[in-house]
Order: sequence, then structure tokens, then C-alpha cells
Amino acid sequence: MAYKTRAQFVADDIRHRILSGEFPGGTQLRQDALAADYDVSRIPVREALLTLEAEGLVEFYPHRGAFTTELSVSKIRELFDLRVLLEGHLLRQAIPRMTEPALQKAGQILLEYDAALDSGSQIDNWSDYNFAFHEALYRPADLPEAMNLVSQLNTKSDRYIRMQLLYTREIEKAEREHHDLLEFSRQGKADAACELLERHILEACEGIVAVLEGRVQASQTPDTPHLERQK
Amino acid sequence: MAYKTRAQFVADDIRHRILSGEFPGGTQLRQDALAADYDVSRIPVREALLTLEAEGLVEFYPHRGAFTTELSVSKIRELFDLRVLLEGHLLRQAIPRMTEPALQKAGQILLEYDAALDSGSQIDNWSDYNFAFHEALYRPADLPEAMNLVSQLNTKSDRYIRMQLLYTREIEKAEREHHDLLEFSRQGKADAACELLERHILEACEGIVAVLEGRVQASQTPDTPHLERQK
DNA sequence: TCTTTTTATATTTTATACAATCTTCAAAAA
DNA sequence: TTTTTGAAGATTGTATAAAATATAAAAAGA
Repeated sequence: MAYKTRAQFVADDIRHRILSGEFPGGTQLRQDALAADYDVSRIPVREALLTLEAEGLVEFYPHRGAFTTELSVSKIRELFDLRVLLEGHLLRQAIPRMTEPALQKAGQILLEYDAALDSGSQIDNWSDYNFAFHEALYRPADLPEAMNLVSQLNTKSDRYIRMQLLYTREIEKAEREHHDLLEFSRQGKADAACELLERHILEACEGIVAVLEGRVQASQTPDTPHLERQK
Repeated sequence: MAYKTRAQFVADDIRHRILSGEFPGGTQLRQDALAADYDVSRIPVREALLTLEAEGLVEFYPHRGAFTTELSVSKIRELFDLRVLLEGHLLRQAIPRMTEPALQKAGQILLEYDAALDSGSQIDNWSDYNFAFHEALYRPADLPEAMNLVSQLNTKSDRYIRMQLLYTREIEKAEREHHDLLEFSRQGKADAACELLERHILEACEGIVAVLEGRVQASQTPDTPHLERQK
């Protein structure tokens, strides 16, 4: 399937490369090199980078170029706290409005992934599945702006979630919790569901923080950001 | 003071023109015309429009151009509900961490605006003052990501806040509530402050909805969006 | 007359070329 | 030895020009 514009294609691909860890935090993204990579001029590359800047994955320094951003532990904690707040809000609005087709849809996504899980490591796809399930769960709330914010938060933290999954084997646990979450939702137990959701998110957060802090002393010091943070 | 790049200057100015109502929802923003306006080429204009797209003020339709977005009543309600959620979170975190200098700063902003209020209509500046005060109040929470989301929500709803202020005389009431908000914060009364904040935001929302629905039958039918909404 | 196809025009999107800015590295002065 | 200055090189930011795409208007067929 063809993309609408080259800028969009390039943006999607660079995003993937950042999220997959190919471009770690602090690396400079040279417009020339990327343009050559995709065999396009620098203009669509520039537009792609601007899009990614808006998503928080990239930061522009005037006349110095674009660099991938890096999140501190405190920022990661903040992002996950916000996820608790917003996703809790969404789930609480969604549960009373939950219809049978919506429940079916969410259940189907779970089953599909359960099957995929058995066939081997699917870390690359896990983020998408994860988000698809949560989205299906929140859809009945019919709050597109809130969903949009949640999506933003997910994009920003996605890199670190992947990293955690590479180091720990928490996918199965998350998957079990997803099943419980769906069951609570089916039964209309909003309080129990939200409580579980909060634990679900915060424990993932702590897992990431543990990996981050563990990795710092496991390998050498990680790449420091190439530039001092401005402002 | 000079801007860093032309694209940023153009983005700031177009944003202002959208928020001030010069470009109502649904108007097409032609790159040619804007480039001529600012006496620059179309590329910085394009980049500015991309920035504004990320902020939700503009939407691109591939090969058809950029159009200013328009919010439905339900979307406005959703935005203000999210403001309640996030700003409540921020205020609650901020109050226990409130220092004397922070309180002073917020108080100073209030006094400055009180003074400006007497000297005449300042609707154009009110949004900035309003945001500056709220920001000062939330700053002790030290949650930049949350502040960022709040800022986004404000930008999106700013047009409608201005509109309300043009039609109703609610500035004084909001100003009184700001003083009360600061007083509760000084006294460490988090519950009372958050409750007031919630009322403060939701009443503003209802004011906007009233104006929107009133205006529709006051003047003729407003400009319909030039394009059918896609997706 | 109505529908479908074709052509034309306007606008966006992308490529190429140029200008402005920043970084680097060496050389000179303190 | 350390600091500062300045020119070369590299990279970004912008302008102009060409290509691609969508809207509209016109023409052909049913």
C-alpha cells in the first residue's frame, strides 16, 4: 500500500528506527544522510523530522540540526503517572458504555496476540498489539482527544517499554493482566478494573526504571546526549 | 527581539491570526498567499503549517492543502474535562510543594493584570495572562510533561475562550476566582482549591458552549467547513 | 438531459541550488 | 601551557524551479 506523501513515509520509518533503538537518544539525525537513505531530497526528510519533533521524539536546535531526545527517569515516571490518570479516566468512562461487540473486539485482539506469542518472540509487534488492546478497551468512552493524548504518551515512552521487554520477561504477566482487565470490564467492575490498570501501568514503569538503572552499571556509561540541554 | 528561524516567526504569527479569529475554522491557508504576506518563500510557510498541524490548529489534506480546524461542542467539552483532570492533578501536586517565592510570583502576575484590566480592554493579552498565572500556580509541581499537555489543551481551546470573552463579561469573575485560587493555595487547602479550579474551568466551558449555540442563531449560519471531514 | 470521460488549471509536493550559520582545528598571543 | 582568534569545512535553513496531484470545466456518449 502506497503512502500519501514521501514525507509521511519517511516520518513513519524514522519513527520506527528511533523506537526500535536504532537511533538511541542524543544521536544527531543528519538530513543529508537520511535523504540519501530514502533516495529523496532533504525537504521531505525535514518535514518528517518536524513531525517527529512534535511527537517529542526529536528536538531541533536552530542551525545545528535535529537530535533524538532522551528521557530521564523522572520524566518516564511522569509519563506513566499521566497514563494512569488519563487511561483511568478513559476506562472509567468506557466501562458503563461497553457494548458486546466492543468486548468481542478487545477479546479478539487478545486471542490473536496469545497465538502470536506462542510462535516466537514478537517484541517488535508487541507495542502495537498492546496499544490496539488498550484502544479497543477505551473506545466506548468516545473521547478522541483523550485518546490522542494517551497515544502521544505511548509514543514517547515506547522505546523504553521495548527495552524493558528485551531485558525482562514480563510479556506473559502483562498478557494475564490484560485478560483480567477485560474480564472486570465485562462485569462492569469499574473500580476493580481501574485499580488493576493503575498497577498494570505503574509496575511496567518500575520495571523500566529498574532496567534503566541496572543497565547503567551493567554496561559502561551510556551515550550522553551530544548537546547540553538548552533553556 | 529577532526570531531564530523564519519558520518559527511565521508559525507564531499564523497561530496568532488563527487564535484571534482572523482565520475562522475551515478556512484554507494557501501557502502562496501566506508566503507573499510574510515575504518569504513557501518552505518556511509550509514548516510553520506543519508545526500548527501538530498543535491541532491546522489540518493537512494531501495535495489539497492546509485548513484551519474547527471544534465541535462535544470536543470542546472533552478538552475542558481533560483540563480539569490534568490541572487538578498539577494543582494537587503543587500545593504541598508551594514556596513563598512561587506564591509571590503568581500573586504578582495577578496584580499586573488587575492593573491592566482597569486601563481598558485587553482581550488579546488575557489568554497569555491567564496561562501565565495557571503556569505559575502549577510550577512547584515540577511536572513538565503534564504542563506540556495542559499547554496543548489551552492552545486548542484558546480561540473559543477569546470568543466567549468578546461576548460575555466574565473576565472579572475569572479574576476573582484566580485570587481565591491563590489564597487557597497559600493556605494549603488542596481540596478546596481543586474544587474551585474544577468549577472555574467547567463554568468557562459552559459559557463558551452557550455563546457558540447562541451565536449560531444570532447571526446567520456560520461558514461551514469547506471540506467534508475525512476519516 | 444526464452521466462519464477528457482536458485544463490551480495548488501542493518535491528537487535542485544557494545563502547563512555553526563547528572544528590550527595558529598566534598572553 | 592556556586562551583566543580566524578561516575552512560541514550542515542547516531558504529560495527558486520542476513534477505530481486534485479540483473544475468542457466535451463526448448514452
